Parts: sequence; C-alpha cells; structure tokens
Amino acid sequence: MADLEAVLGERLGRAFEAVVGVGADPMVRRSQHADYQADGALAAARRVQANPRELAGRIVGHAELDDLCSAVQISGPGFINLTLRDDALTGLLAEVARSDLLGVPPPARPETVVIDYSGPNVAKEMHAGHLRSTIIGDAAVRLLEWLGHTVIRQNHIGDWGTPFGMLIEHLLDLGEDTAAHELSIGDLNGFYRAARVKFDTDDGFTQRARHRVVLLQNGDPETLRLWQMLITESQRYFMTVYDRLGVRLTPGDFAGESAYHDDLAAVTAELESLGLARESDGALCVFPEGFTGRDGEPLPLIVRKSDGGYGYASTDLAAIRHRLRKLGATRLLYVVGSPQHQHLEMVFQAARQAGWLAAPARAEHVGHGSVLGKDGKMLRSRAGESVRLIDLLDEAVTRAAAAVAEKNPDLDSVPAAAVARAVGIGAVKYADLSTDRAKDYVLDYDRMLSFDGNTGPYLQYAHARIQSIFRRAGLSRPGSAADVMISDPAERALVLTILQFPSVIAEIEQSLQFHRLAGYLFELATAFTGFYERCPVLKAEAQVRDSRLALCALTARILSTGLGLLGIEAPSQL
RNA sequence: GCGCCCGUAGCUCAACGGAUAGAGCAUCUGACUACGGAUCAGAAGGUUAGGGGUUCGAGUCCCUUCGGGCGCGCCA
Repeated sequence: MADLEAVLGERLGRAFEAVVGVGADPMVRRSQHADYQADGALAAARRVQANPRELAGRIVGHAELDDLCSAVQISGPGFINLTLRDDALTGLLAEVARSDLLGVPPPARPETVVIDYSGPNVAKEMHAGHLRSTIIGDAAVRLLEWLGHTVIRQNHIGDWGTPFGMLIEHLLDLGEDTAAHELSIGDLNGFYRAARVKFDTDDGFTQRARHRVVLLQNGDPETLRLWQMLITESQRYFMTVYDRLGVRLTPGDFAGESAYHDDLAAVTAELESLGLARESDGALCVFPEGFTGRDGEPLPLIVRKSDGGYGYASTDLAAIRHRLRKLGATRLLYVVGSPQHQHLEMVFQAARQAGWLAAPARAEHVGHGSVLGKDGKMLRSRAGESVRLIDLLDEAVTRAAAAVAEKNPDLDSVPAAAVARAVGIGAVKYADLSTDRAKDYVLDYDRMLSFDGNTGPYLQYAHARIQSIFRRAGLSRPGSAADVMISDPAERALVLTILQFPSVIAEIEQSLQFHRLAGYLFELATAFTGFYERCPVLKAEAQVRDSRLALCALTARILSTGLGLLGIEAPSQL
C-alpha cells in the first residue's frame, strides 16, 4: 500500500482531470480543519482560468473519493476538506498491521547509498563535536536499510598527514608498550597534547617529526608498523565509544584518508588529462564552476600542493570517485558539519565536471549545526577544553540511573542498569535528532532527561506503558489481528495519527530531517495518552477489548520501530 | 571584501508557499483513591529581529539593514 497522503492526492488528481480536463497534482496534508486538506484547486484553476472555489466545488461529490471519504467540502479560498470514512480508516489500519514496513511502500528502485559519517581523528579524542555526525549518520543508516536500500557505511577517519610524524616520534619516546596502554585506555587527549607540546618547543623533536613524515610517505616498513599501531589502538578506542552509543559502526566500516593514498596520483592525472586541473602559484588546482572568492577570483581545490604532497581536497576527490566507480553508489551522503558546506559543494562540482558524478547518482551534504553549552557557545569543559564524548554519554547514563532508581525502585539492579543505559543514551540521541539538524542546539541534561515533553524518556515511557497493558492482560505477544472498531473520537484521532506514519517516512527518506520523525512520534504518543485516558482497554467487553488491544499493539510497534530508526531502544519497562 | 548558516511565546523548539503561527517546559486554574499520576482538561503568553518586494495568500521566496555563528590556496 502507499501512504494515505499520496493515495488521496492521486485520487483528487484524477477527479480534477475528469472534471476540469487538466491534470493536477494536489498537495494533500493533515489539517486542523479536517482530517485531510488539499489546496490543488488554485493551481488547476489558474491553468484553466477558472474560479478556484467554483472549481473545487465541482470536485465535491466526485465518485473517485466515495470509498475513502464520507464528506468532501470546500472552504476558505478553495481548500478541499476531506473527512475520511471510518471503515476506510480501519481497512487501512488492517493493512498497516499486516505489513512488515508498517504501511510504508518499499522503494520502487532500491539504491546503493554510501553514508560518510562520524570521522574521528586517529590519536585524538572523540569529543562533543563528533556526536551529531555519528548519531545522524547512524539514523540515516538505520532508516535506509530498513526501507530496503543497500547501505555502505564509510567512517572517513583522519589517519594520514603531517601530524603523524610527531605522533610516531612521541610513541617512540614513550616506548611502544606504554604508548599502547595510554591509547587503549582512551587518554588520547593527553597523548596528542604531549606530542604537540614537544613539537612546538623542542627543535630536535620537530626535526625528527618532519623526517618521520617523509619516512611514512615513502612507505618505510618500520614507520608503517608504528603508524598502524596508532591506528589499531585508536580504532579500538573508537569502538568502545560506538558501543556505548549503540551505533552501527564496525571496524570494517573504517575507510580513512590513508585508504585513498594509492589513488591520488591517478586521480590527479585524470583531472589533468581532462583539462580540469591547472597550475596556480606552484600548486595544481581544480577550479570548480560557480565558486568565487576574494576579488571575484575563482576558488581552487588544491589537488597537489606546491611541495608535491597531497591534501584533504585530493583525498576527498579520490573518495568520491571511489564511491561512485568502485562502490557503485547512486546516492552519496556526507554527514558533516555545516562549516564544510562550501568545500563539499566544490568537491561535488569537481566530480560532476570530471564526469564521475552523473545522474541518477547524486551527492548530498547532510549538514548539521553544533552542540552548544548553556552559555550558547561551543560546548566546552570548565577547563576550556572540548568535552569528551564518552564523558558526555556517561554523565547522561549516570543521571538516567538516578532517575530510574527514583521512579521505579522495584526494578532489579541488572535490568535497571540496562534501562538506565537505554534511557540515558536515548535521551542524548533524541535531544539531538528532535531538533532541525541545520540548527545549533543547547545541550541540557535536565531537559533531555525529563519524562515530560518532547523527550526520549517520554516516548520510552509511553511505549513501556503499553507493554504494561499486555503484561496485565497476560499476553506476552499481543496479536493485532482483531479488526479495529472506532467508537470514540480519541480512538479515531489515534487511528488517523497511526496512518500518517508512511507519509512521514516517505518524506524523511528524502530530506533526512529526523526531527520530523521525532515530532511525529511525539504526536503519536500524545494521541495515545488521549486514547488511554478516555478508552479503557482491559475493562471493556471482549470485542471492544480486542479492538483496543490491537490499537495498542500497533501504536507500540510504531513507537518502537520509529525510535529504532533513530537508534533509540524502547525497553518494555522502565 | 566575497560567501554560507541562523534569528519564531519568558525558556527549549515546531510549522514540506496555505485558513486564527503550533507544542513542551515554566506560570496560573481545574479533574480523578488511578488498565504505571512519569496523568488528563483548560487559561495566559507573539508586530515570526527591522524595512521593502513577489503572490489570491509569506515565518517560509527575493532585496536590504541589524544581530549571532562559521567558512574563504597549499590544515582537515
């Protein structure tokens, strides 16, 4: 089945065609004035130079809509208000309940999607700044995989470049065992800082570091071994953070900058032979069309530095070429902070001009804002350093544990710890994903962990409450086979909200604006509590009871599925 | 200097060009010995930063001013 908005739009379009003689593509959406509302009359009217109200009036009563709508009326400047028939609603509901994808139509043509996200730097701490890319990317992975697309995760870690000279020398100074220990326990800040200090103050060290970079780039085996050690220990540490976060990234998804090292010369040669790259101030540059900087001069992507080395622009070009040619991606997602917007657009444009990026394949910058502290500035610890991501997560879990212990002292300690983790991590993720990713947001533990309002814990609670009904009813695995009967306005409102799910997913699949899914889930939970308040489930007589249990089951499924798409667990009790 | 993002209730956020700009928190008023009160109903709260424009219709699109954040040739 397709989603309700799409079905109604299509039907209305056909009715327009029959009545007016021209095609129309009415926009149908939920409305406070009716179950659904369409405003396509205006566009159609303009084309045939008719009065929109009059035109809309001729649609009313058209047979196309008879089986779905009990009333079709015009109002305002040509809005078409649709009231859906209860039997149509319950029929659709039964389809949703039977469907694995909860009524969401599988994609017409499944795509191969490459998602670039998280991207920490080797031998550098993961901090609050990595939170958004990691969480948003993970949600994108979950959503697109769930829909049936082939998803290839790419963790573009920073594992190459000049800093490795000083990092390797510092490693040698410490001794390999000590260094490995320091890295594996996650004291990456200390390691990096110590190397940096020596690099800035000790001339001898600086010389060694510079020399070490040359050895690394020339493939000296001993240097490569030490370099690999840094990477292995760092990856081990990153995995502990990903596990804590509950993110679907594995060691197999690491595809760092070094992975493209061998491609760089070929990419450069290709760009030159295409006539796209030319020398400027000693560096080889591509000037993508449509980008100008100071004085209207074209902006360069530096493909090869004047010293013959390669920088990040070359790596990004090699990566996009690899993803399109070798991985066969038709959709490329870069979950990267907004400050890199221009750089990425330039890379995309260069890839288009090189002929690598061509329809139907496309690249999208899934940009996001920053996490701010309560002072409205970039999140910092009191010492002024960036906040370690692991500390941020632990803080949320600790606070969640206290809240769970207070609210539900009867819970055993083992499940309580698991619940605290689900609630704490879920709260962090929900706080992030429930705001427009383009904007910055303020990290506030008290608010994100509140059980009231548009928060993770509130949704988890709503879900747990439904599970509690099933426990009481003695149903371990509630069936949803029973036909739902609508006997109360609150029931009807809940049904309408449930049926919106496919439209929301269809929209998110394109826009990756997860806050819309979050907002929808909050609406669903709100509609459910309204229903829960007015419509007793277990006390009702058998037929009504089964109907309401089915409604509960479907609501719970959408809540847990929806939260799951956001990477958030939905425990059966809190 | 050029460019990008943001500015909505006291606070935190919604609103895919559509009707009277919606929620939650906080505040105030009510309900119910509760299928988990981690509840529900209601009130109050707005010149959508300012000013122009396009449109039947603008928080949304265009121009401009102000304010905040961030980019702009060999770092990533």
